[in-house]
Amino acid sequence: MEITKIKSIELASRKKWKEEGISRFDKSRMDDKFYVMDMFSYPSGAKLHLGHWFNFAPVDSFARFKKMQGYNVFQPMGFDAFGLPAENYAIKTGTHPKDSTMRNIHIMRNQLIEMGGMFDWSNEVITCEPEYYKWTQWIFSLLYKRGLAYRKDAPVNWCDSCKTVLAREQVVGGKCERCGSEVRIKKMNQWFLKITDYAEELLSDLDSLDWPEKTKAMQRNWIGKSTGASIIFNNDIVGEMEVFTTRPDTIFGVTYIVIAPEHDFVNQLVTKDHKAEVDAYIRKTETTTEIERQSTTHEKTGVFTGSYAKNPVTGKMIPIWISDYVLENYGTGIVMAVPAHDNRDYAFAKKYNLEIAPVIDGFNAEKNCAYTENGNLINSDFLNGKSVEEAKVAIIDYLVKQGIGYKKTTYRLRDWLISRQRYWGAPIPIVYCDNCGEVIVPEEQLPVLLPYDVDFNPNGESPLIHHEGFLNCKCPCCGKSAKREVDTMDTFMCSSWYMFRYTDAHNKEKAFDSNIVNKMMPVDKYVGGAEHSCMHLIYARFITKVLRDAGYINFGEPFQSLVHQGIILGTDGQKMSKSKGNTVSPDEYIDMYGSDVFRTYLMFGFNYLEGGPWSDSGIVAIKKFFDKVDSCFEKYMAIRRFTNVCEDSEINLEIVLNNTIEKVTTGFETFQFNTSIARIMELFSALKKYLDQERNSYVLKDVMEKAIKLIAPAAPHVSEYYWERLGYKTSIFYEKWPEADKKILESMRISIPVQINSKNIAVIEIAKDSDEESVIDISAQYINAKLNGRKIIKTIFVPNRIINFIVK
RNA sequence: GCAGAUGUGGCGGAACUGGCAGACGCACAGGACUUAAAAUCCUGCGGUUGAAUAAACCGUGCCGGUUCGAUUCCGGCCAUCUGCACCA
Repeated sequence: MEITKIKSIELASRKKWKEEGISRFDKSRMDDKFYVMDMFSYPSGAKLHLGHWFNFAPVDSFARFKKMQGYNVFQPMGFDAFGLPAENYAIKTGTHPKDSTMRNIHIMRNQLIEMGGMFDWSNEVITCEPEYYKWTQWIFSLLYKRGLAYRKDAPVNWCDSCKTVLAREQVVGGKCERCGSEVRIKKMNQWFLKITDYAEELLSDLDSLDWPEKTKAMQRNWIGKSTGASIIFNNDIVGEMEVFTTRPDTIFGVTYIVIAPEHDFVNQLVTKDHKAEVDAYIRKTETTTEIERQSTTHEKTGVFTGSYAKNPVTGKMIPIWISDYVLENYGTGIVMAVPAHDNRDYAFAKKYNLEIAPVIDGFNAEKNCAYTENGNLINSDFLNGKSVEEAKVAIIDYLVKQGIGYKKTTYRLRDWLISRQRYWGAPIPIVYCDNCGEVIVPEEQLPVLLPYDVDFNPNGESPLIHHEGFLNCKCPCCGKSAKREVDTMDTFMCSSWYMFRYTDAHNKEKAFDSNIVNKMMPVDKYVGGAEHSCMHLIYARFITKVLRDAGYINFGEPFQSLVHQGIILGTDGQKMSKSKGNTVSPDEYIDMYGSDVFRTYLMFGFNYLEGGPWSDSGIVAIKKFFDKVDSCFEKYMAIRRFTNVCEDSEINLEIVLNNTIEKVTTGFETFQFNTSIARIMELFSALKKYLDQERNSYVLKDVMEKAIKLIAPAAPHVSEYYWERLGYKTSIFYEKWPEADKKILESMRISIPVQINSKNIAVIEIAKDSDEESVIDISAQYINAKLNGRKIIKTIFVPNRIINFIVK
């Protein structure tokens, strides 16, 4: 087919879909709803890139397949429109983030329509629009009212020369990406969300989800549950020092304590003679980036504070050190060191010549490493002779009785820092009043509008602080002059609840309608990149659980079923990026072949779940395939009369059809699109052969119509065109997806190998589901000739698979 | 360092629950049609030996194991990719 004809068919089909409203979700039919959703895209570039196509096009085919199966499909689309790149682009070019973002969205939306996406645009979500971020702010205030939002000092990456906070991705090798100067850690007062309150549930609910195991494993890892004990050590100056350990059984082997350099206690603990050394160490830690500090190749260093603490069970005074290998935000920021049985502690003790006291049988000083295996306790008073597990129970029991410790679980998961010292984000709806203090903006005053006329060039503070009209406001509580919070929210906040907004995207009264959400959600199929396994997919789960606890929804997981598409790499096997110059533009392929060919190729040429390096070598095959479909169709249309003949040719054609229906269906269900397309190709090869015989049975009519339906999800435009030419008035996507005729499938004959001692000696044709006896009968003639006096000692028969005779 | 994934022809990729490895394609080769080319159609196409459309052997990263039978399960390596980075 000529490209000009393809293009006009595309236009006509899309016009028809628009008129018939095939993408509209029917809210009166919730029983058979199917909510399918892609991770929405960030409009940083003006055009859809190959990754967008690979994500959206096959998923759209999946959605169309579901629609044809009779589901009431809801497939929304939107844009994650706030974020750093638009702001950086603005700083570089002077184009306002809103202007560039809205322009990009406009272009991308048109391209998504040209792709043929069956998206419900009436529920489009754009996160940077006030009608959306009003409710992002509402979510924040909900969290605030439930005690899940709080402020504390937290480190940021700071560039002195640019006078700005840097995102992790803007720090390259400890240097500022923009100016190359040294990045240092600075503490700022910032907003946090208490996701850690939900750590346990976020962990345990993973079991109920139909998600890739690998993703669940990553989340488990990220949440990082560990159980142990909290133990109180005492110091004369600061009093109680609480320590978390997973090995309370080794408490008799604790020979020193290590505290994080940024811990509040440090100042009080450090003695005069050690002050200079400690200060120098803290300063050094400040310039060390988090990445360096947590690297395994980073040498363990530390300094003595001059203070001592009392080991609560031995009563011995042990030195308190500080070291950057202890992190303030994990556990309590204080570690009890057991050098005999922990490798890090051992290395540290060796370096600084600290005492090593073995308490588990098995430690060998000559081996020059810690003993971390199990064993029986020694040198541990009442724990002596117990196993590690027994000792853990006994010591916790003892600590509780003495009031100096308790059983404790900690999580690696940290609270979610949402403050951004940026312009292009949703303002945090908080006001600071001299009278009332920190005040949440009430719902009726939302949204806190993000002003347009702002100088967003970096100058050391959040850009909004220089906008007088924004900064100064009236306190919602007492009405006196007050100042607004000038930080904006992390964009993950916008994307953590958009699946709710989609269901009712233009609701002016509420973020969403609980009645609707409870019926439409959870999302039945969520598709997006695996890179979001931890951040976005945990945040969205967290927000869902909060909404449930607040009574807005009656379920606790937003995405019941999740699929990750693979990544399409550059032809060099590297990740595509502008800097590497290995990007591939989909546009030229669309111009040359049209949307249907390109979509189908994306489904055919790759394993959808794995992706792989880009190659267009197979795209001509799809073009040829569609030409074959077209010639079959035209030949079919030329037939004037149909007959009732049903001979071998017709039976064979029906068998191929039904086999195809079954395979294509399971392929779609499991996102194995490549095999589905392969089977459809086989079907059309069989159709072509049949048509070449100049036969014209009514069987052909049935097969042709079903074949067109089978390619419809992958090639929606052209199938719609054929459907109309077949004389049907309404869209093919209102048609019922073909179902395989079980009787025909059962009547099939299949061939299986006959083996002697697992070696093939013949292939026989049998009826499907033949029993062992009849297969042995058929095989006999081949077997007997090859026995040569040997005896059959065992027969292995697997129905429809194999017959194997073990002979001796 | 830890965790997870992946490894199959020249290439993209198939293979249900342990049952004929290489479906479907690309590329390539030969042939038909053509004055010729393109397009199209037909045939072949993992490797070695072989005149062979005879036959045999080898073959799913490497080494071993379980099994009548292993791409699939188990153990140990190697390589690549991804994620996390001293988690007390």
